[in-house]
Amino acid sequence: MATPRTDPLTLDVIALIGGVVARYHEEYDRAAAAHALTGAQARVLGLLSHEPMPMRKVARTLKCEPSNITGIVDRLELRGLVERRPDPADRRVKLAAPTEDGMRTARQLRDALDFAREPLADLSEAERTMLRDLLRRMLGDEPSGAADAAPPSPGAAAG
Amino acid sequence: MATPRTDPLTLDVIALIGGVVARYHEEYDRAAAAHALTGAQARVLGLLSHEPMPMRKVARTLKCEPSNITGIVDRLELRGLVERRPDPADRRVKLAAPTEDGMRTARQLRDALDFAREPLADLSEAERTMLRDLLRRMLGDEPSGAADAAPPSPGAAAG
DNA sequence: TATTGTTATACTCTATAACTATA
DNA sequence: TATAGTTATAGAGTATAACAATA
Repeated sequence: MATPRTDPLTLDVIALIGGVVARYHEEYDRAAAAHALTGAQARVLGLLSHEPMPMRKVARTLKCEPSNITGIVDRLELRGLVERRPDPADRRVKLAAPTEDGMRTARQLRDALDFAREPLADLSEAERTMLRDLLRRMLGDEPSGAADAAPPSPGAAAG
Repeated sequence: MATPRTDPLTLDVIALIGGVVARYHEEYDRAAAAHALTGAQARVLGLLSHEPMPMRKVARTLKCEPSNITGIVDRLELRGLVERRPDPADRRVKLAAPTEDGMRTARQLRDALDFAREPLADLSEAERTMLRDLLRRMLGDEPSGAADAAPPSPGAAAG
């Protein structure tokens, strides 16, 4: 909390992580823009491409209010990338699912999105293993699967 | 470009980097919200706390249109965190500079912001050095200083 | 003529609150 | 009564285009 005086090495690493975050967003936004999608839209589409899910769950996963998802899915639906299906088990629920076109777009997004692939190619397998283990420890051994949920919502904290 | 089939280890690392990006934003937004600032406002304030600069340069650094900066600085100015000063050398230019209160806030933000400090504390010095060097190579030995510029603008790519 | 900052406009994202249809 | 999704509303960020002041 109070800044216990951090050593230069740690500050270096922190600055580098800032660089990684910046690079991640550049690539992500570039990929989304190439399909005329906003970041939020690309995020939702990518999430649904793994597995169709109720609107509510999309909101929970992306850590935003359910009302936002309505609009984002509306726009994706207008583009023909996503559709709303009834849930046979609960008539209140609408399952958001990518169309074929949406799946194709999601795949292209994902390909363009693993921005780290090329830089990582410069590292040996031993180095990549080290990097993986160090990152794991840094994140506290969180379970994987954060790949899509990654770029959360910055524009938040309004009002 | 075309997805040359990436090995599982690299995919692991990519997923972990996604986790890092997510964590970075969580911390950043939490810190900003604690001061009732949006991400964009915190970003501009942090940038100016290093060095006052023309509105134009803020936009260039944050990679957004100059017209956006007008509004963000407006809101920061209303809060008394930033002020606009004339540039003696060029009367067209307005230098955005943090007030004392703004500097104090920026400092608190920065302290709360190096989110990686605590997780990194679990790593030995040798491990931190390795991590630093690996990240440097990943980023292509970019110059440092990306700490503040880091979380760029996701909400972009609109209209 | 070019540049700086601003204004006007329109779109997206965000949260909050109220509404509906189900459960 | 509680839950899922929607609608309405308002604030913030973003880009584009046009403008005044200055270079």
